[in-house]
Amino acid sequence: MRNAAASSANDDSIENAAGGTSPTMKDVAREAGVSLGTVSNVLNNKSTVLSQNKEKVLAAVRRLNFRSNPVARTLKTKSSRDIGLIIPNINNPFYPELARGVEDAANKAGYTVLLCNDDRDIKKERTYIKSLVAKNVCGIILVKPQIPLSEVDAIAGIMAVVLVDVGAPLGSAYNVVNVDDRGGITRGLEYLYRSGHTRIAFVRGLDDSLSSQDRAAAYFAFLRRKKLPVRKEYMFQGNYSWQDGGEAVRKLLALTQPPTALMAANDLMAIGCMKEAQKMGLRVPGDLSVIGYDNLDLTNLCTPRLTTINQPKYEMGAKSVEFLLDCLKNNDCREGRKVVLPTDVVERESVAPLPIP
Amino acid sequence: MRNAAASSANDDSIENAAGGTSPTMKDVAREAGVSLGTVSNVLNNKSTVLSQNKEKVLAAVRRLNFRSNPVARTLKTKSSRDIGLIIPNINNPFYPELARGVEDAANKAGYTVLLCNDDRDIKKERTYIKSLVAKNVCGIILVKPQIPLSEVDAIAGIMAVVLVDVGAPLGSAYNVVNVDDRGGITRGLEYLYRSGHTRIAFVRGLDDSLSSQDRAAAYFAFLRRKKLPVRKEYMFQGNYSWQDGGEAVRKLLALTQPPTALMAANDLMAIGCMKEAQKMGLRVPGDLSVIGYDNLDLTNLCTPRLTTINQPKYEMGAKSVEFLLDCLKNNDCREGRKVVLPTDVVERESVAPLPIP
DNA sequence: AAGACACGATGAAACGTTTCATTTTCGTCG
DNA sequence: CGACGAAAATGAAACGTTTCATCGTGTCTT
Repeated sequence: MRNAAASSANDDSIENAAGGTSPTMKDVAREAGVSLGTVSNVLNNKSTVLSQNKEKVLAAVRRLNFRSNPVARTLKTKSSRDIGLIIPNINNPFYPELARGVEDAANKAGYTVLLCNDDRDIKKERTYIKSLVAKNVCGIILVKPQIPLSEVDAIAGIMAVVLVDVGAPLGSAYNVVNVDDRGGITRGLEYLYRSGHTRIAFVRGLDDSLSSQDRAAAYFAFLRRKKLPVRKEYMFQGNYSWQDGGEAVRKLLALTQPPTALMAANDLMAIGCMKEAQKMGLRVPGDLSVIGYDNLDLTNLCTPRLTTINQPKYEMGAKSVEFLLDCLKNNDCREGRKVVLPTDVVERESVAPLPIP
Repeated sequence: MRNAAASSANDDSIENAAGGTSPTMKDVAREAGVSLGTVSNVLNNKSTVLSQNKEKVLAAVRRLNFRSNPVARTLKTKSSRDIGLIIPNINNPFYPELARGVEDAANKAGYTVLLCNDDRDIKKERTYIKSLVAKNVCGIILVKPQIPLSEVDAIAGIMAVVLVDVGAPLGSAYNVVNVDDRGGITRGLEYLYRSGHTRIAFVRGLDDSLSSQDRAAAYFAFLRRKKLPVRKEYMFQGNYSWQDGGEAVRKLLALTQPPTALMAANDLMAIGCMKEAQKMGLRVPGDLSVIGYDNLDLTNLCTPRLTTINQPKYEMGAKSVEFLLDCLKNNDCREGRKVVLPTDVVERESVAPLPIP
């Protein structure tokens, strides 16, 4: 049988199992021979407490193995140490790494992450937000938000909000973590161009977000800059699935003047393109160069390994938490922290120089 | 400008933005002209309240747009509507789908998920558990637990716990969701055998979990059953990464009698095997058949598409929540709910019949 | 008609913190 | 030596629920 002394000596084990109820600050106060308020002051590092009393309290805390009750603190202060993370879908291979960035940063600072998948459904998003607000989370990280800015304003009025991966630059009052999307697309196209390609197709994504439109715009801007002909048949719209990549390639290769290279708006479609081209008997990159976007882990696993544009997914998550905690510390959630994280080409095996004809 | 009526009529928008403080049950009681206790009874569906009063309360709730404060309820009842999910790493492509299964089931029942990655680090796991207990979560789903059963017992003494993907069958007091690992390995090997292969290698994982040992045991049992020679050089141990799959193939193909087929303990290593074999000039599956384990999404994206053993990842998550909520409803967390979910072969393109020599 | 009884409503107490208006203590100065 | 003020400690109130012992009302019995 474990006695109290042995039990309280082991700092690691899970205490107060069956039966025993946890000690409260009141117990600590009695044990230390001071008042409740003093215990609170010690635990929250208020300077107004005599070092001799501080010792007594800390000793009592250790002796009783006291752990402060976060629920009670939240009820009183109206702010928990939880962070709400709303993402489209953890099952989309883009998001686990971002989520991990959030988790690591949050955990290091003593915060916990509430995970919410909204499936890009505005109704689901609203429901989650209301629930998070009711739970008194200390802030919300909203990735690819669906709700209008007016509603973001409403939330920002009562708690810290960080927007992540919103397409457009936003007004100065919002905290936002963005990625240099336009630059990423441009660098990818430049990379193909430098390899000698001029007939470059672009497999864009759905028209459902500003960043998608931005990527398409970057493609046209690139063509104009290079004085390349704009052929609308070189632009294909897919739904971000690898199946749609396959369809794109079927259409593109049926043209009388098919492209010699293509860029896709995400890795999944790029891989679909490669697989379909290979199925049609073409060599990648020999007959068709392909460049993706996102730099998912699986780009190392397809054949050939996919050259792609890296998005700093982990850093996006970590930076969001940094902004959030900064809001809380300085108590100004409207200062409008902003960052645009860089993107860059990851050279692998799916792009080859255009052979001189 | 929005007036109060319009505002409270819109059930969807995010209310009580800046300034305004949320109404409490006391406000509802006053508005409805009943006592606080009656409001509580109505909100919790206690039968002892007159339907006429119930109406009055519900009307007041609507009028004030009252939302109950979960933090206060948790403080009083010592049980939140949050579920702690502890997994090794959301970045491992196995877990997002499981996590999604948890989230969907939890969300449907009105619960929220706290996401914790323990990196299979027992210290991190303990810290998370203590934090979740302190937060008064209503239960913990522990995937691939590192802590010993004695500690699981300690937690189970104070709250609902469901263990997921523990290798061995456990005593009757634990709630556990398992997968038919042994059967999956066996079915995969049988599949290769039926295709004519007898020289079958097995790329196992680390010795760090019971399920890993179980998979290796299933391989040997299979050989014995088929009266195939047991060659220890046909068993390679990797760390679940695709790089280790590559190394396995290099070793295996250097043997004087190389295998004609291999099974890997996860998809990542299987794909590494395929890629390395291809790099060495072999055709997959023509010269080497490969079968994986897990059925990750990316098995559709490699070339050839990987034949593999499906694990019902989403269902594992969903089932865990089902068990957890059942524990809460019946208030018996020690009844020992158990399930072993089925595994099955997913035929794709990486296995070919052995040509008659 | 009076007592017993069932059914609902009531509101104070409790959950474990933080906060803040008071009180106590103690050193300093006139 | 007494008074003053700063520093520190105190403990009641509050946060928003749930719970439960108590009370009021109306019905039924005899």
